[in-house]
Amino acid sequence: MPAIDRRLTLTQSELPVDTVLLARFLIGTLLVRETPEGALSGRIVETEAYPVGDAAGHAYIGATKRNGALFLGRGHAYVYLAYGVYYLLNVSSEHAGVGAGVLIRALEPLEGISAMQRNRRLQDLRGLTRGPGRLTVALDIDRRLDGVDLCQKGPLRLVRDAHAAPEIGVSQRIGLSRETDKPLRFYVRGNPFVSGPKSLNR
DNA sequence: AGTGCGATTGACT
DNA sequence: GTCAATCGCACTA
Repeated sequence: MPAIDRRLTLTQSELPVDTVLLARFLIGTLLVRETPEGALSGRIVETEAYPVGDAAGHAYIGATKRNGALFLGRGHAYVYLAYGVYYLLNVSSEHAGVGAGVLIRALEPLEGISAMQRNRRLQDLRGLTRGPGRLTVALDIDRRLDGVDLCQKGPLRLVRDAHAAPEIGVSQRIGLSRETDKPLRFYVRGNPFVSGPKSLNR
């Protein structure tokens, strides 16, 4: 492993404990998926917070078989199957024993783009990782990665990267049937890889 | 053991 | 714009 990777991988202590702060913090950081064929990576450009006490959050009902990774303490992957079709990736937040997390909704592809194009069976760069179900296909993320520590060397990790502070937009979250009006979605204004309707991306 | 339901997407009218 | 696909899981009993 190159030493540079160890240096850049975010440590748990660098992550904000608070779910909403973490959702903002993750905008602009890199998500790196290590595969036998090489690294697939992208910059996080859209997130949603599912804080403690949020009735729309999967942890709201308490720890279960499915959502246990949300209770591992900040910086772990929580991966679940949505609609029986797509895997969605969350970064757990708060302290161990407290259930909450941040949904990763979109990436700007950086490394391994040709592999992502194969995984998605799609050439169009803009469509590769624009959306929470799409990015997991592009990066080959599924339930095998549930519970992985994103702050350690491994198959999936968070990496700090120097980046100009982007202008961050805030909106309600997408696709919910409850708690629909809370301003808990964060995105890079004007970034073409952000998902969602235009009305929420101003 | 049976039931109902999604933190989505792509295909189609 | 509408809508089906598809299945693990939580819940009821």
